[in-house]
Amino acid sequence: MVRALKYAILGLLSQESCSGYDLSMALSGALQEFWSANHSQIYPELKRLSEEGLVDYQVEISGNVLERKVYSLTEAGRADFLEWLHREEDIASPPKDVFRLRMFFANEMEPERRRDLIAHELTLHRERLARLRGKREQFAVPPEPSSPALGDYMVLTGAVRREEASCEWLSWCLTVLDGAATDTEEKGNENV
Amino acid sequence: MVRALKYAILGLLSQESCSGYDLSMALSGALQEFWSANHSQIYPELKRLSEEGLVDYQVEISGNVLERKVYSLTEAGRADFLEWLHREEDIASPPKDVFRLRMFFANEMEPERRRDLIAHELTLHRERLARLRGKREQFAVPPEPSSPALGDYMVLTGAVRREEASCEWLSWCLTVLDGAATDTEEKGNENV
DNA sequence: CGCGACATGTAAGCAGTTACATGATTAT
DNA sequence: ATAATCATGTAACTGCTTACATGTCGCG
Repeated sequence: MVRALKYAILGLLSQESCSGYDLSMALSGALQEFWSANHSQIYPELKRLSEEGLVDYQVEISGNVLERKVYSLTEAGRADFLEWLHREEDIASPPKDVFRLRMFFANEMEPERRRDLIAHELTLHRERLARLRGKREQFAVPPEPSSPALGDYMVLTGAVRREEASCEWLSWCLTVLDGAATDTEEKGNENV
Repeated sequence: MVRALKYAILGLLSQESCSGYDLSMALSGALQEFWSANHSQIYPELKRLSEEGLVDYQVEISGNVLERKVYSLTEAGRADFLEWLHREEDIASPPKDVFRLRMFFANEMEPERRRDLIAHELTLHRERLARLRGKREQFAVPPEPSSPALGDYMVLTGAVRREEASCEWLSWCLTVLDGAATDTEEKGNENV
């Protein structure tokens, strides 16, 4: 994956200097819709980036003794990030998806169980979609193309679209399996 | 990922006994839209499955000396596969996506370059979509829910939906960045 | 005083990619 | 002949997850 985490970290630091803990929160919070990482991956990566001279840090004390390393981009780090950001990369291979792998073998499932599994998956994706739509509604108006909120807004919209597509597909699966084989080009949006 | 490759292999073998090479072709061919694996991962996994008693094989000779190990499911293998197939699993975390990670930092890109990168990505996804639609059109009519073609048809439809959503999102990104901030609930399907 | 959030790290192991390594068969 | 495809394996490395390990701070 050619060190994607490295650039996720550099990118976040380019917006604001922060600690490993803060990065960990970001990568299991807002960004989590398209990139995630645990602290056990972040701390070693920060150490490495520091050794590579792409970031540096100063130790702050919260309270009396609790140490907090606040990382910031070096010039080299910012240059490296911007080079990556503007690079043209090949299209990624389609994402792996265990649920779809199982659906590939759908004909070997017991019909009732199959229906339940799909219905359950649909419920979970609808919940995720509702949560994403809620977050998206917090943007009253699209941000300026130069504002840091732009990326947030764009990827959030992408995540909503992705979940809509999942929900549509799962709804369609249910109708196909009910024998009511409907036109595949149906609108289907009432299911979302 | 709790040994997804194991079940991909068991599932394929439940449809038809075949060699590691055949599995390798399947996992870099038809199934590739939602699961993939290289031969360097498949051969060791087959060895392990054999040791676990979930598959067995017989050596066939193609031509004069070329050996070909044809694997088939054992009873234990079939039972293990069916148990997995009917298991209710948690929803997967959202798939990682490097392009979207980059778009999260879109405000730091040079506007023209940004436009080019998105337009290029859109072209690639449109190509993938066209290829998937072509494959899907080979199904004149939806397969019977008990036929082995069912899974194929279902996941192919899901892949089409996924790519449509990607194309719609990328088109939308272009219009947003052009300053012509349009309603986010627009149909947008003329872009796909 | 206890709980949840803040804060930082390491270790073991699994999954997956790229590269190394070899050789036979078939079609042009 | 030679290139593409068939066929099977191993080694080294990267990325990621789960678990181990420790301790502070602020609030109720």
